[in-house]
Amino acid sequence: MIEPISGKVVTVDGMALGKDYATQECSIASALEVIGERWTLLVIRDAFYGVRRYNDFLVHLGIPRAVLASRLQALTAQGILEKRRYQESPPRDEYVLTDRGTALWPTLRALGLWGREHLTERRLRIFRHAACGTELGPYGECPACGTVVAVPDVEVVPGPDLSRDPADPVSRALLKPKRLLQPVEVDPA
Amino acid sequence: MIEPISGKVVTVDGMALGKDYATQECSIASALEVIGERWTLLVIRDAFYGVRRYNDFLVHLGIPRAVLASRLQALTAQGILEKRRYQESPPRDEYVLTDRGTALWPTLRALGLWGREHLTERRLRIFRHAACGTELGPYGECPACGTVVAVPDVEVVPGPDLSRDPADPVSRALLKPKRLLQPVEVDPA
DNA sequence: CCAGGTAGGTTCAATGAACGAACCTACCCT
DNA sequence: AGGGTAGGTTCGTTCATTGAACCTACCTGG
Repeated sequence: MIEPISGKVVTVDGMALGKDYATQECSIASALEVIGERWTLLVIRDAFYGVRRYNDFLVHLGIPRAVLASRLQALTAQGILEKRRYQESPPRDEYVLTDRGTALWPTLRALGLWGREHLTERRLRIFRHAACGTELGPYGECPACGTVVAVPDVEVVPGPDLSRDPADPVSRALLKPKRLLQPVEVDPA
Repeated sequence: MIEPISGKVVTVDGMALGKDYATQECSIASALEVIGERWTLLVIRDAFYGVRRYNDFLVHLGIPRAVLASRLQALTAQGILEKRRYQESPPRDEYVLTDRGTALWPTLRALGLWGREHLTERRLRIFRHAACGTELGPYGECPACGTVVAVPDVEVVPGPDLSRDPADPVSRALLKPKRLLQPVEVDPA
């Protein structure tokens, strides 16, 4: 076995991550080292949908607490999420996508489209150009305007096959049409 | 907890897979249940690059044999790869992408582009429109022809930052420019 | 005919990651 | 004083991954 490049990622507390795709000279492998772990892409997807708080990720994903903490820390260390204090006393942080994280939108979009067309066949969420209301094309472009729509200008509305009364409050809050990245408002019911 | 669809995948020997993203009503989660496991997307990437044989995947990826066997079986069961007998006596099979698998190209392309622009900064492989030689744009379109290029018409050539004398014979064979999906020719050196 | 090699696996013990439950710490409200 | 909440950490159990060894046809050279 050859140790080719220093592809190891060192987190804050010195623990080495890196999933041993290091022998691959390939940007896909590099990407998967960073976002390829279990749960990671779902955390990022939720961040696009406006989820920002530890607890909201927790109830919406059904992820074990320890795993969530680990993923949030890793994504923050990678510069994909940013941890930002939104209140002192008690100290509370929220996690928001950085530019690097936001740049993952085409990937998520492509993945979701593949899943819809080849797996579920159901229309769960619809993405539209907020300016004109037109549904986006396969590459995130607006067929009416002819341009690729920037992430903050994408509006998400529930599709016809999405359940109307989900169990958890975060899913319920996500039923309201809103733009990507815009914080979700979870009522503490 | 709601059990939405029969999202469980049953393999040949009856073992239940499915990664428990089942609570998510989301096509991204569905997609990740199928291609989100460790190694899976790299196997698919190699299939796009023309790798077809068990042994070639093995040496190129450095993946444990048991894991490779498991992934190939799962991908075949999902209809993403197709197992095809290419010689009797001794019986030998090759694994090729189905239409469903080929449809993953935009996802892989987006992921690789993100990795290159936000992680490695190196140009390892370049994708061109075989008909006119123009390098593809971010969505796999040909800037010269103005159309999205079909997968079999994409030519892969090594970029300036790709190592010229890799250790394993499969990587060496992949140095030769060729189209996506076209079988790689590994010399048995 | 026999020895060695090859492709494509399976089996097994050891390790590492994920899971779920319980616990902890500030702080707030009444 | 008591209860609730957000955001964690700790811990024992279970599950997946790893690497090495082994197995089975079949083929080839001497």
